[in-house]
Amino acid sequence: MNSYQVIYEVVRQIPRGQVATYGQVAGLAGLYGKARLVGYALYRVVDGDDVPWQRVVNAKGQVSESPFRNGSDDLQRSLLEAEGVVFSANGTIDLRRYRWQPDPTQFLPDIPVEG
DNA sequence: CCGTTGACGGCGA
DNA sequence: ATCGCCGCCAACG
Repeated sequence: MNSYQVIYEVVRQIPRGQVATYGQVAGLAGLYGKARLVGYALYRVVDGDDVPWQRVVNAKGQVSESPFRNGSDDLQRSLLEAEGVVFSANGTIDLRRYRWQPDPTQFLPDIPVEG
């Protein structure tokens, strides 16, 4: 079980019409502070994979734009709007309203063991 | 093997 | 508030 698999498992839990941030997913996957790894994992998702990658946005509540995405950033916004997620005029999602709040009994924190 | 590269995030100026 | 810097680490040449 590599890191990507764990990341994909978490993303699969995000319900339709809700979003999570990269940092949030990292934390839930036991990868606190490694938000960038989540971005890289989602970059490698190809269509056909059963991963709702569009439901992950950055900490500002915006779709992360990049020329390397080759248009998938625009697609991401469209998919979210189709799920009922509303963007403000400046392209921001109100995280207070749409952020996913996972069942705490399903995501118990990893307790580091003293070496 | 090793340097570079990002779908990130937090902090300081 | 906004911008830049830097730590993060797997993938790629």
